[in-house]
Amino acid sequence: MSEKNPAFISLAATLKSGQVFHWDPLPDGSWIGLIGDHLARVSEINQQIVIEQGDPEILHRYFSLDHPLEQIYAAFPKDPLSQEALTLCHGLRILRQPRWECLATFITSSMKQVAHIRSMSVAIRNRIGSPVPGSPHPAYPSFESLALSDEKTLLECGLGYRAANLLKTARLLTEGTIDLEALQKRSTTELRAALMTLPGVGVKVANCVLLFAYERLDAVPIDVWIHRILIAMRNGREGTPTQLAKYARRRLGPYAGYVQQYLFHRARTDKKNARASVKSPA
DNA sequence: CTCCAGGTGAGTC
DNA sequence: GACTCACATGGA
Repeated sequence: MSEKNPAFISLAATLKSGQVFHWDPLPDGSWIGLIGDHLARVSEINQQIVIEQGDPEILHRYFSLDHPLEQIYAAFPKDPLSQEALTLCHGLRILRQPRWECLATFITSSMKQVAHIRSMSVAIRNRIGSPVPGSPHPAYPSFESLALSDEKTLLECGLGYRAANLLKTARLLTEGTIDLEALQKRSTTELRAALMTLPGVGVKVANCVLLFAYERLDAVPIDVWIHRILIAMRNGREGTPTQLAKYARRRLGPYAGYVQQYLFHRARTDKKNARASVKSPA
């Protein structure tokens, strides 16, 4: 269906799949957002991206138009659930996000719904971000400027107990304890371990950052949704975190992170997450 | 009102 | 390593 269009993409699936929280849909169907402080507006025709505003090179890289989706799809597991996710999320691409922004937003993600993560992020940007002409919201603050903020401000952005972690991490990065850019050269195992030394970064958040900001397409974040899906794939057989991580790597294949994202998006959107209550109706 | 959300970290075995 | 708990907030 896309032999002549290897760079096909679904902007909606890509931007609403819970990997990024910084894009706004416009009435004309296009999307406006920031990559760092670079303003961009994109739309889609025949599964092809149309750049209305922004640097083509930056956007090409950000939207990972070079990812071999056909090859990735060929490596998808053949079970009905994975194949259904593939059909429903066709064209979803894993982005190459700016490191700090990705790390920061996922530090705030713990025990929060996607909509909440977005509102916290928007609050932070409105409160201490740098305005960008033409952008609906200011750019996400750098770790240097966030480090100059305080816990009270972040609490007012709705972060709750996550405020202290985000602030501490921003200050550690400002002190140069960890260089997010230099880490790109390290192995996935070393990179994950380095990220996990930061406050608020456990194995799940680390895997999100590996997948969404470091091009580690085999990294599999296991949250409550993916956990449930993995258990279902094992026919209800529970397992320890280590066992499930190992199972996911083996079962989901070389592009396990991609498969994971399709399964996640499908689970959250398909059937509108029909929460079939066992209790009697009201 | 109750339940749940893209978890983490500390304590304990 | 695995298990248990507390941790803030807001939408359904």
